[in-house]
Amino acid sequence: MLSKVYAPGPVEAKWAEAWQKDRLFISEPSPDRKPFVVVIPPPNITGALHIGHALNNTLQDVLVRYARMRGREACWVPGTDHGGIATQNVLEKMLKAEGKTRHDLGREEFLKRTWAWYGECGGTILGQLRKLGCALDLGQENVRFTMDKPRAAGVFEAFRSLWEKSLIYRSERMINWCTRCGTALSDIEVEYEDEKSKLWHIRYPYEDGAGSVTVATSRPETLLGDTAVAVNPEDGRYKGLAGKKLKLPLTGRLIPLVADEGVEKDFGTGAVKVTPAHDPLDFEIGQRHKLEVLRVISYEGRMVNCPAEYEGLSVQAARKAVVEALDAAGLLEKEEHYKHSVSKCSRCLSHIEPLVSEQWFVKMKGLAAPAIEAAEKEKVRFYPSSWKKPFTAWLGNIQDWCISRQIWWGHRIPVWYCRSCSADGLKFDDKGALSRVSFADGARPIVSQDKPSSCGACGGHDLLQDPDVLDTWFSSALWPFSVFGWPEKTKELDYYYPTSVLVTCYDILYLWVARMVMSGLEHMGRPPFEQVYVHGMVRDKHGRKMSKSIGNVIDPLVMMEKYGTDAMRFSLMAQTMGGRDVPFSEEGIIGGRNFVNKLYNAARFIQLYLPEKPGPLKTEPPRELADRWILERYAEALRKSEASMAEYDLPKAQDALYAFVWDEFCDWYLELAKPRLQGPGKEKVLALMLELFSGALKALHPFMPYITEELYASLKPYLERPGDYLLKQRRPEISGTGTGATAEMEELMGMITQLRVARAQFEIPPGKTIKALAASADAAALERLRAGAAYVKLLAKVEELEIGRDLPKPPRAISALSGAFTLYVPMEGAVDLEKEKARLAKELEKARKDGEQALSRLNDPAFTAHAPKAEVEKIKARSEEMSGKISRLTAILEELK
RNA sequence: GCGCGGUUAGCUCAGCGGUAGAGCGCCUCUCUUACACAGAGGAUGCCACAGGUUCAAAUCCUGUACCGCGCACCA
Repeated sequence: MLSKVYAPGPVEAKWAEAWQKDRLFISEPSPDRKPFVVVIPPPNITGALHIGHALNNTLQDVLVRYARMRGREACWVPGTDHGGIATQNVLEKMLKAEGKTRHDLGREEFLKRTWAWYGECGGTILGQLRKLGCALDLGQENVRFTMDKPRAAGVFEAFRSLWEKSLIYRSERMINWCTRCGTALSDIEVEYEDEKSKLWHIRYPYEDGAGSVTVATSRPETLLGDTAVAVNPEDGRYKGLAGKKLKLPLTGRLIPLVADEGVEKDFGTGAVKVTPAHDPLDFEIGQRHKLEVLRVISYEGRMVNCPAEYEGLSVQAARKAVVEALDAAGLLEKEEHYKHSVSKCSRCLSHIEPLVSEQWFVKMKGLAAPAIEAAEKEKVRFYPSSWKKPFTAWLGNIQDWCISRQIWWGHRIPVWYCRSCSADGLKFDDKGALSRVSFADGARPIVSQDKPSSCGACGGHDLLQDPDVLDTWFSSALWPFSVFGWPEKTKELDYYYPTSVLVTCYDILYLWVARMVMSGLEHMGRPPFEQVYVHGMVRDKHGRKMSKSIGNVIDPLVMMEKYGTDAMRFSLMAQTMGGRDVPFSEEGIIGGRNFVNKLYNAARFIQLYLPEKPGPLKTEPPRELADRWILERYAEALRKSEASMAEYDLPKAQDALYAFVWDEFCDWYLELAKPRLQGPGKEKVLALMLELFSGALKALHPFMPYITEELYASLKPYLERPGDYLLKQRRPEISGTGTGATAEMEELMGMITQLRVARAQFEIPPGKTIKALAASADAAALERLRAGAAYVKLLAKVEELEIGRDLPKPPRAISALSGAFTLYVPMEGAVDLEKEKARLAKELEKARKDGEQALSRLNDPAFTAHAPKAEVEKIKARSEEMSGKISRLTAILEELK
């Protein structure tokens, strides 16, 4: 006999290995079958997978397994992402522990280390996906990486093609600079956070001594880089003053007062200091008025190009020093408390400095337009659909994408400069390496993946590659087609593209999904997927983000170890409600574990009765009510489950099967089958039981692959059509609905429940059998009860059930109503009359209330005139039922007096 | 400021026009030969608030409040 409690560990290991060994997850282009294709959102190689990955991949696995079991050529493409800045940060942290920086190693050595890390971490991630049960072909040749050779070829082709269409350009513009990461970022990689600060009002005196203009600022230190003060041209306070010169405090530099419509009259003092090098709005104003762009904050976040006392100070220190100096000079008019949002690096949370810098950009407006159209025309459809609007709105607002990063780990920008042609713009670090590029107007660098042999213009050979790398999302954006070998015209690309559905958390909808849609349309001419399944973020059970500092992080690996993978997957699914965040806790997994154990024990129960000699049991048409009933419930569960899958409502699809297995199959059918398994019809009952249970295992397999495979394998020798691995089988057919067995069975179930309630209330020990009488004036109901009496006897522990039209209430009996029946349970000792009366009175009261309500509705002519006929009939029936109940209860109560 | 979600049992959430549901937790009884990771029974809800539409509203509409999340602004 097997253990009472299921032990997932060894079972999971066994099947994970078997599935991989038998290459169960491979897919090949099969033109005769419709493909179902999913590309994995490639996890960054930054460490172990977290619970969000577990959710994301479980959802995909369910969809992929489900599709496969419905005969689709399902292909789920595995891979990992090099993760640019994120991964470089991990490596730099490791170096820091050794007391080193990446510059100590040098670029080449640093990259070597990072590749080694990829080997290690990539393997760990794949192992975790495998453990999670993912139906991914993890054969070495099949796993893609955003920086492997074929993907690098794709990146180059995308760059080249955009460059040739002039959609990629290099220019000096305002960008977000993370002083900690030491690189430019795109707008979307910046987060905003409210911060309490101050608004300083500072006087800027006129050159001619005629008073001063007061500006309000939250960043006084940037004053050192001011090249103007701006006011609104419509502002009466400054009428006619534009063009006058002001003396910039602390430096004495003369700057103009300009009139610009970008200035709000009503904000602050109506006058704004203009620092074109360090503020996006000021940059625009500067462009309009051809102001000098004076950089006073360096890439390291320190003050430069300013009076000696501030030179080299951090931004924070400079702020303090500037405010103090202004105060001392009597130029500080006032300080106000002020709340404003500051920009932070989404990766390291350091402050972002907006600054002007020369970078590579992709022109986005033209790329976004077709993507917006695709979403609007539902060529790309969102689940839940509420994501469509934010998606198109974001694309509609899109700015050019800064794609160059001043880091080392990533796809090097495939651009080369000729030292003799463009020497002016090239800057070198102290080791002689090209550190910054700034090329003159009209200079055309060479775009090439490998080092070109010579310069096309001058024939020179002294060629240097751009030092920067591409934003990691540049390669991710190509993922749905680069994984199939693009730009090569492979048969995989031809067969699998476009993919079917993309499953992702909403946090990378713009960062990644939008860019994939744009590049799919641009490079392939078609959107990369038909559907986008958007799920939420996994949070703790109170909705808080999981974080190390709160200590509420749930490690999926630990949970899988502790409760089993199926249990974790099940619970994760059960909590995932349409696109919103997923509350999750360890207690939640226990529910899943319990269900896995329930399945295991149901199988154990069936096995108890299986003949010793294995061999298929022949199924036969169902013979009695319970059989017809359970078949109907089974069909209904499968139907519901499939309908929910079609709407991508995975938790509901899972729940329909869960409820069937637990509440119907186990709680009722198995219980009813117990005596039948002792008698002569045993084999036939077993055969049906096996058919339904193995069918339920098939239907549940996408959700909980391990336990279902394990149990199915153990029952296989007894099945008529055993089949292979579950994944290679078809889902069970739906049949046997509409026999009316459900209503008939429910009548009996109701009676059983009534008897159980009576037993519980009058404390009849569960083991003790009772006598019962069931009286009814309804001849058909009596007939039905006679047919089903055995069920009542069995499940309500009734040893003698008397059924008849006019059965008198025995003395010392308790009474109950069930549908058309009045039930009496004779008691051995005295009946607690008060308790009985109270109980019946309560019932009576409820029946009266319901009856009155029904009657008043029926008496309302508006209701009978407007409501659908079926509804009126329903209320009529209820009213009749209640009046019957009332008279029966009244009679019983009368007798008790 | 604009937008999107939410507000239902102690907790986490379903339900989205016809008499309020699940899981977990709680209470009572039971270790009955599948399962105590279980079974049987039970308690618990002005379905945020205010209006409206409708024969009928938790469900549709409008507004309010509160909570969350985006986006924009932020001198």
